[in-house]
Amino acid sequence: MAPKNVGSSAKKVMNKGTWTAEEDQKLSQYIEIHGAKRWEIAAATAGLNRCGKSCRLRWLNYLRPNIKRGNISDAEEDLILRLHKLLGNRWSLIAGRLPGRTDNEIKNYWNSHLNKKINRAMIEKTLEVPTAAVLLRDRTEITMPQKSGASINDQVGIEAAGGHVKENGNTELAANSEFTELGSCTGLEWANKFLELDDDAWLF
DNA sequence: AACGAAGTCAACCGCTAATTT
DNA sequence: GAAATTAGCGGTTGACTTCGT
Repeated sequence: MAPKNVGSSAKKVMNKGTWTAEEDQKLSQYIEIHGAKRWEIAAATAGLNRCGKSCRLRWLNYLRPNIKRGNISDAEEDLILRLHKLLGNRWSLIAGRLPGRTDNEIKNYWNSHLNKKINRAMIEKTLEVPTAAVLLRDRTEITMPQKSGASINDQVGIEAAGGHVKENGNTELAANSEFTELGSCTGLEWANKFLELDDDAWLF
């Protein structure tokens, strides 16, 4: 679908909506040369009639290298469930532990797949049917939504679990706990260690 | 085949945090 | 230190697709 133009005649009209292949190419070429920064300037210089925010999102979610799309594996799903239990709706932190996955994708996956799964499990529990779904519920209790951007609050849940937020946005599980060594791990390596600890640690 | 409902997901919006001037 | 700018985050929207009748 071609992007639609919006805005008043007095202001510069920006494209909105789905990106075209041509726009993708322009943005990719610009970033290849200048790097992924100064998005407003990038949008203007690359000849994109888009706002900087839109360019940033497009790059992060679709154009940057090593993006995985679709087919979230069982292991990844399990990890998302566990991380969500730990972190709540901290999609970027959760995504940081799933190589190639974006916060937007995980958020969408949660809202469309996992939320439903959990709700079903909750309903089954109220009917007192002891099934695997109930076990799933037990491992993925609903957490309170959290407001974005509150740096102090952001850290509370993590620090309560013995960790702190790193500069790069990843959650490092900290010293004085079983999680010390996990902070330096990435992706499935981290996940595997996390899952090993999970069963007999503090998540239940 | 036609239609509406439900599901999916890309993209936008509003906000705060971080950085720069 | 204050103001302006930029980056990043999570919630929400809306277009499109799939499913059920």
